[in-house]
Amino acid sequence: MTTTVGIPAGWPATEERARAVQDELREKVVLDEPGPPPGTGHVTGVDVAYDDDRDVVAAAAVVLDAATLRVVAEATAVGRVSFPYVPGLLAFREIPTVLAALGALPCPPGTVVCDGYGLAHPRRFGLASHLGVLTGLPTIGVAKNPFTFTYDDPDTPRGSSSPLLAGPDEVGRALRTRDGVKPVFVSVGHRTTLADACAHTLALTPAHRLPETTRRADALCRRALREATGP
DNA sequence: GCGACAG
DNA sequence: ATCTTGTCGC
Repeated sequence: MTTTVGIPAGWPATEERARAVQDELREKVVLDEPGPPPGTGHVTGVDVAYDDDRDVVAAAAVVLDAATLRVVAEATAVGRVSFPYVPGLLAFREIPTVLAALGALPCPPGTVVCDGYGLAHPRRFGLASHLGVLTGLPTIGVAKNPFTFTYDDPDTPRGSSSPLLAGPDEVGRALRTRDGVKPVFVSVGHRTTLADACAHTLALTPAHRLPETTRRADALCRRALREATGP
């Protein structure tokens, strides 16, 4: 079942307002709380696909059993695009539809894995942090690109990592999930530690560079977009 | 001022 | 994110 959502009342309409919201909500992030142990309970991937021409966005949430990586539940939602893509303001584009998809799940999501950043953000409040504060759930961010941050290439073996740096600050880790393949960029969202975020990411990447959660969610939200949009 | 820039 | 064919490799 796919639920339909509109743009939330009071949703920021300007970049200035959106940045102010981030500065306000940032204080509610909980860092360094030991989250659910990696490899146990539920892990949920969320992702979003767009058709900007038709002003349509589709989100998916896929719940996996953390031990077996089998799909336990899934849900989708479609809506109108709520914000343009602006680096640093991605959350305002993705969150309304993602919240609807999460809300449509028949079971608790456990830790939520986001496609993007958490703490590693110009104002230290990326998508994963934002989603965590709004839902109260433990969240982590796993991104495919280093954004504006710097890092040294991790050693070749899977599991190797190096600091992801914003100047002198470590805001995440560049984590190798497959031998010799470009690393992913992991950062803390809400109610987890960086060590746990990396452990979750490794547990979710037995065969591919990207976590099974985001692979499943990516495939599902694309399908939901097709079905909502047609040919 | 110019370029870079999660998805 | 999205536009897009074939191709190399497990």
